Amino acid sequence: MCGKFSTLLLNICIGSLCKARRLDKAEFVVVDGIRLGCLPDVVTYNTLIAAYCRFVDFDQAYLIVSRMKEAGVKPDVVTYNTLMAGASRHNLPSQCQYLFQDMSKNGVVPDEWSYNTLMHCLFNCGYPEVAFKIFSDMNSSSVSPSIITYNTLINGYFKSGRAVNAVMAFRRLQKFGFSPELVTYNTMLHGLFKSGKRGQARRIYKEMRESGIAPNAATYTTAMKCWFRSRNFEDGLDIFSEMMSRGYTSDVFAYCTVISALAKRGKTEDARVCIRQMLKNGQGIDLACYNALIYAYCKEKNMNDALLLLNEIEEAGLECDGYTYSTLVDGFCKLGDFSSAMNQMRVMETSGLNPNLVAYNSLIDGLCKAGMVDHALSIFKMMRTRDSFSYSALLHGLCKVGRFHVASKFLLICARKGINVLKSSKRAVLRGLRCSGFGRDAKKLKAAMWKAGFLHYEK
DNA sequence: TTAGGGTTAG
Repeated sequence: MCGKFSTLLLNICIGSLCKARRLDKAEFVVVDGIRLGCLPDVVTYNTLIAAYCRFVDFDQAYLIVSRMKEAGVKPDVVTYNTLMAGASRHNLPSQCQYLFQDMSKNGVVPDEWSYNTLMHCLFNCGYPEVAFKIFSDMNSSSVSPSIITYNTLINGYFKSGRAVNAVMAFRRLQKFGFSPELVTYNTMLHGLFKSGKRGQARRIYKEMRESGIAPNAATYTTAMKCWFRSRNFEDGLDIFSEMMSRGYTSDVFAYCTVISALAKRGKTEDARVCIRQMLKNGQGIDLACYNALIYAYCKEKNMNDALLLLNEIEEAGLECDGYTYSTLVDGFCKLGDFSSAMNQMRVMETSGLNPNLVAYNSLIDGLCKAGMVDHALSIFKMMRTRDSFSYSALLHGLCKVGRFHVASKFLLICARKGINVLKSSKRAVLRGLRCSGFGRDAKKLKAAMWKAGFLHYEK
């Protein structure tokens, strides 16, 4: 008869196989175990569910749950948390919420992980209000929040555009009995940087260093990006050197950030040196790195080499994505080669990717700059979503050909929808109306923009 | 369960 010891061994074996992604083999071991009288327990099933969620398919994970129930093994809190993490990873907020409710219905009490996972999923999928509600439910439950809960909350504040609340939560951590840890600082650094608060981000980085917490690869990469964007290129490279000297020598994210920064400064040869260094280190080059290099070639108007990289991507067994094609579309648009740009849009479609907002925006910008405003307008009308880039590019194009009244209509749409556009676009429309003898219309437009609070939207 | 990379306007 199979005892607890044998089940423990079975679980260790299943754990290693799942970790190595050998799920078929793991399933065979389970079957063999059953044949020998060693019945899988809740840990065995939870391990399999986690592996199916992570490496295969969410539906397959549910099949394991059915098998588990048929075998008379009751799902526990870990089963639910694992499924919720899977739902979160697959961006399925309703599924995640359903699992959370279902667990209570089945007499399983949610723990801190359950609350954290649900909050994270809801924030990530764009439901901050529901996520806040979960946080408040957690506080009124018997489950205590942890530093991970607060890290998730701070990240959620940033993701939902509430940087001020994120900073407040960070500053109040000690009041709640916690001290910021590495992930807290990394979340703050990244959140502040993404919210455009680069000065505050740099201060947080300094504060972290002074607190004695050692940065990791994520800290260095975010800090570098922040420094590069703040036009402190040399300081950004110093951070990269420090990162290398601290032994983070094979981090593909960091290399990718540096390659992109070099490319933006037109240092294509240095970007190539980086790639060579990566190959020398035995590092795999992933699609993001290739995309950064394609961008470097496009930037120096070397479309031939950019296109040649597509073959390399294929040879490396990778598949081009939206970044690859939109970078190429932009490269061709900047050269005024709209036929090749459109060709890349078609390739994108035949590859099963919908031409994205960036590709369309590049097309609009390129067409406007080439004076083909009507063509740009027809593309603009076709677009399902438009953002600040789309409107700014179009406004500039319309102003360039003197169509200030049409531009003024689009500007009012932006004001009404709260879509911010470049300061220069707003100025171009107002100045254009005034200079072409429509001073009264300019005044009316300015008044309407003030009324909509649109003139305060300066970045 | 929480944190990092790659594309577009001026």
